[in-house]
Amino acid sequence: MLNVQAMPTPAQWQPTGGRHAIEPAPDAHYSPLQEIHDLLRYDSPLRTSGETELFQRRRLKAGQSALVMGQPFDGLYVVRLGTLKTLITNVDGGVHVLGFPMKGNLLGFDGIYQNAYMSEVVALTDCDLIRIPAAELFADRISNHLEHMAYWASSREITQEQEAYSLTRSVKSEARVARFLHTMSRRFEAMGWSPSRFILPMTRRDIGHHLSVTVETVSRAFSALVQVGIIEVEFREIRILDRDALRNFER
Amino acid sequence: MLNVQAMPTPAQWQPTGGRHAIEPAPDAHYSPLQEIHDLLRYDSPLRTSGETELFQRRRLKAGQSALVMGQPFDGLYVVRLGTLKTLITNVDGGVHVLGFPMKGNLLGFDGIYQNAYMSEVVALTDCDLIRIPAAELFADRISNHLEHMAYWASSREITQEQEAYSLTRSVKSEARVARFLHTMSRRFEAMGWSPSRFILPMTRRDIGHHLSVTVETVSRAFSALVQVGIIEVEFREIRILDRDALRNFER
DNA sequence: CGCGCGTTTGAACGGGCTCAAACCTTGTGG
DNA sequence: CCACAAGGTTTGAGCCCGTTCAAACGCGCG
Repeated sequence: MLNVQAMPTPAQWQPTGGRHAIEPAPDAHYSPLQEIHDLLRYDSPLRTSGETELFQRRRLKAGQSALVMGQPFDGLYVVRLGTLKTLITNVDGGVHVLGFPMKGNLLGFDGIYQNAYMSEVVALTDCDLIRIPAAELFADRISNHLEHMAYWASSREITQEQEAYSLTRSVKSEARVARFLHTMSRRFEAMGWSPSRFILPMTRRDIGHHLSVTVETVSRAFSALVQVGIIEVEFREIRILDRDALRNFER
Repeated sequence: MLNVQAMPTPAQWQPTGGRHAIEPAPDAHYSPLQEIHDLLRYDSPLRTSGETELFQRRRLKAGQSALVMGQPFDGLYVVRLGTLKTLITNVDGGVHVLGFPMKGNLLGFDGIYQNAYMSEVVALTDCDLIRIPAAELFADRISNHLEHMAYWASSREITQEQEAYSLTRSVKSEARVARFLHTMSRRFEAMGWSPSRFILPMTRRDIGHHLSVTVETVSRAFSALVQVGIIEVEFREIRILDRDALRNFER
């Protein structure tokens, strides 16, 4: 899956949550609710103590589906580790990739309406999810805190999706690819990893389906950005040489 | 605003909520919460009695902004009457129209994250909105019912927005326009109006910004659909002659 | 090893954009 | 009430960018 030749193991500069995910040492006072709170980066204090056993973990291997369209709604999921893709399929078979959820992203909020998930979510790497059960979500037990938090996180996801949407509007395809790379760089940085050197977890085809262009166009855009010296590309591995130039390329 | 020649007034077949909106006679037991419930078509019984005065109405004239990007979050809005457009503006000035909210649609749920609205909403016709104050939304007074309802409606809005998004992916621009018209037809029908004869509240430019094409392309697509006898167009007025053909045109 | 899939690059076509002009509607102010 | 301005709509002509079709190569997996 990785393109490792004579370089240090990627885990040193990018803990992608690939096949060698490390299990954190269980804490004596471990609270799943607290972890959800932290993962979502919810910015209000948490009052309740941990209610273990309510929040199941869910492991996925690369390629497995986390959610299937039409599947009955059974709760929301927070990404703990790994990268996934969210996609919807047209009536005519055309697919569109809505986004690439990573650590801290919320999945499944489109399933509340009609009690069934409306999009498909597939793991790109090995993944680890935490489930927020529907029963807990809408129960008053935790004094609404959980629902508030989920609502807040949903709003964030929508906001970012809308931004990504407007990203599609950019006239030139190279600008879209540049903006996509810049977004990925910022997301990796936000997770504490290197913003200038990372391995894309998704294929060129996925990127194309996300930006509404073909595989070839994505590949050509990468080559063009390499040509002008803004980035270096070696299959899935991206090195950003000039971040400002990358941002300026977006418009 | 309308193109009335020797035909019956459009109000007979399309109460668009234009400049002559009719005020419903106030009921002795009128409940704003009940009306929000009905407008959103929330499918669970309402237990609480009406708490008047909490839900302010908001009138807008055509062209006025309902929400401005960056404006502090002060609650959600339910459309009671009229049509609006939701749009986001790119860094490079390019605009994208996310959708056209009408009766029963929910506005402002992207403002919960960061306590500020992240998109702009502009009235296309005279509009009438009901405000769900932030304080009420997150208070336990109405036993969570309101927050549940808002969450549910948000999920619906997102779902439909995603569908509209994938709509953009359709290869041919004529297919996108055909699908757009079919969607409008269904929405008018859902509101009890004529699905085969209506007046578009938005400009060709707005449609273009929604479908990611230029004004000229929208106009040409309309002409092409007229040419094959699927629709009739007279400026803003649309008559659908062959609905099946319109749907088949989408793919 | 061989197959499938992902990636890259080339060549040619075509659909949507750009630029331009004409016509129509709507709103404003004299 | 009319004239004018501003903006919406339609149609045409030419060009460019992204798609389509094709081929070659590398990698990972069975």
